[in-house]
Amino acid sequence: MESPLGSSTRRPTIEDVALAAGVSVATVSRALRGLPNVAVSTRSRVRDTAAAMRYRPNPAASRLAAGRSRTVTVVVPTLNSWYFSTVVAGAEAVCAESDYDFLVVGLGSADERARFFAPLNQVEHRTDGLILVEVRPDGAQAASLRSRGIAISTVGARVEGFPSVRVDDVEVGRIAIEHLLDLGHDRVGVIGGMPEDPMNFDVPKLRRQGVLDALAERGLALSDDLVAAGNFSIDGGAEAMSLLLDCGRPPTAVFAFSDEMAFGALMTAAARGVRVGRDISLIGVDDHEFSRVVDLTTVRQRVAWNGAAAARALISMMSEQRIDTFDQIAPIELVVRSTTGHLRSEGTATAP
Amino acid sequence: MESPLGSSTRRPTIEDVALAAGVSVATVSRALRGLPNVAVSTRSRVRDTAAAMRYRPNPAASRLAAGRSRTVTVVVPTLNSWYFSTVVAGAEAVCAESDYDFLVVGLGSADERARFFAPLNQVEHRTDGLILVEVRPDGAQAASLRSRGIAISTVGARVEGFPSVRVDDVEVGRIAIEHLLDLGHDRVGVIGGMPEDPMNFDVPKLRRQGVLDALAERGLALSDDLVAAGNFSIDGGAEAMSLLLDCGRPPTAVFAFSDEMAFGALMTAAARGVRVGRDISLIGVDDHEFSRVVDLTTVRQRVAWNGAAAARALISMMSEQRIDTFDQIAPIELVVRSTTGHLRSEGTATAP
DNA sequence: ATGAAAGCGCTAACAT
DNA sequence: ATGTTAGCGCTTTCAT
Repeated sequence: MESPLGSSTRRPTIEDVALAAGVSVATVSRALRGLPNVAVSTRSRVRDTAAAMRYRPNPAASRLAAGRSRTVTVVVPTLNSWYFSTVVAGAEAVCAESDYDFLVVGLGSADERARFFAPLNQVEHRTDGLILVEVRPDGAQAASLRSRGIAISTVGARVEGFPSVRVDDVEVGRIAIEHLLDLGHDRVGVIGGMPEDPMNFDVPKLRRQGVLDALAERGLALSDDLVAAGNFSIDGGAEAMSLLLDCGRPPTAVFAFSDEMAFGALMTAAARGVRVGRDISLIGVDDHEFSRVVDLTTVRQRVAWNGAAAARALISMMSEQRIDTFDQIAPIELVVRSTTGHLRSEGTATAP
Repeated sequence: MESPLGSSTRRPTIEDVALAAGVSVATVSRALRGLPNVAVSTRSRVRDTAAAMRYRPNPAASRLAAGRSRTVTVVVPTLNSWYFSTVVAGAEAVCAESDYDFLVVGLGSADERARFFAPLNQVEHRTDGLILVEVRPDGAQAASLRSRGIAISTVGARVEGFPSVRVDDVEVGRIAIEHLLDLGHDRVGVIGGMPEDPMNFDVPKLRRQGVLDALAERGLALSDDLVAAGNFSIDGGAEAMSLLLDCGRPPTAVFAFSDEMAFGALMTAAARGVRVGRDISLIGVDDHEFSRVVDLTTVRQRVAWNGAAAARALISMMSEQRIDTFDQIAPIELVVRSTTGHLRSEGTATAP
């Protein structure tokens, strides 16, 4: 019985190795996994014969027997985004280094919340650990995950009872606004998240809080017409910028909650002949790899580093059979480029 | 014996379901997997009890017993790139839809070719199928992979004996150059791959061939000083553009083999006050999500679609126990934006 | 249509 | 330090 996909030459099993090395399967297992209580000579002999036979343990068998999968699963809302794929890249590198298999699950664009999190029900026995990236299971989900003995760490969205790697988003908002205020701007617009957020995403709320705090400290407030939803996408940012420019008294500076939205804002500005950095200032968040291409001022976060940190936290929890619940606050940093500048004249889009 | 990571409430096994439903485990297995020879009434009863008990088959057990893993692995040179993460995103969506687990392996930046492909030796028993994205195993590797009964499909780089999804890269080069020639340019520069390519990447060769063909048809040749290596990175593109602008007679138009390199070229031009679209024309390849932001003319390929197509091909091979070896030639399309324009004056960077 | 039973290839307890 | 052995939870013949 030969599959058309390949030959039938059976791969060696642990028993073949045991036979060839003249020891028991248990000894082979111990020797190969570096467990104690194996004579050095035995260990090297086993290793050599295994290598000679090109033996590889069958992960399915070892997972079944051990009840562990040596697999990490990263769950992201979508892979079609610089932010998420960069987090994934950071996590993948760490997992590969520690010899963990790396599964990725994209939650897609399912409308219903229930369906949204359905994949989380499938993870058991597939994975020892979960990295949730801006994904917030509800209380029942979280409890269920925890009770199943799956280690979890999160990036971005905090989940009660699980460790997280995240930036101080209030501080992000504050830094951005203070930069604009320091340049003399006092009518500051904001391009934020979405009005109704299916994912319970609280980053926008926190950044907005930072905005309000920073403004309040200088006796300023944020009027409603200076806030537009940008949906964390390029197009959303473009539309939001249109709204802001069209309002009664347009802002002289704009803070977009992500670089991608800032890119959209840039497009709108270009289309209208508004010179960003002169007629209007613009600052984003992330330090997207293309921000330097358009010379965008931004609040940098080390996105890949955050993913790596979450993976490291997860792996250390798994290997030490320990639960962490603390937050790692990741570094952020203002990167000033040419899209922000001193307030020049009243109004926008007025040629000097 | 309670793990600190979770409670010990045992999850139901197939035996529990069998007991509860009053049938044998074999029947449960058949019923749940939709196999024939199960009475409709039995099937629904089994399904109901399984659902009520929140039973999920243990994948490790089923993989061990069946010898299949229902897992697809995508292998990419790196995840830190728009192109690769977009291919991955496309493939992931398809695999999730077909209920395949989705492993991703980044080959990292290992110098040695041997180490480069080492992960491919680890895939057996972990995965039923492999999607190789711009990854070319050597002859021995490929043969070994094939002999192990692992289904394979590739994106980009062809591998003899495996089906691929790729664009016609000669045509890509031709389209780009013809566009520039049609605009009146006759000194065309090229920002290409790397001088020494560890990965055996033949995309640059093919695109260059297209360039040569298109030029030859109009009686033109490509002089060496009009070719610079851009390494498929932003920085590489920036440096290459510098080289091109600094050469004796700079080109009036430049074709970058990827949008990312074109972005770097854009940076260099901006830094030197060269107005792209007027003083010099620039065209890239990909239609990167960011290209519309800088209004870059490009030869579009549907990157996510390519990843999805490769995944579909793979899954169909696996489910039908069949080997395909044909190539799917993916669509490409010229997208004209503002970075290319008619030849205006002799020389570059000369204000009108 | 259903059941009994023999593995699948490991790990881990328990012996020695 | 090493061996024996009983599972892990499924799938898959082979009976019935």
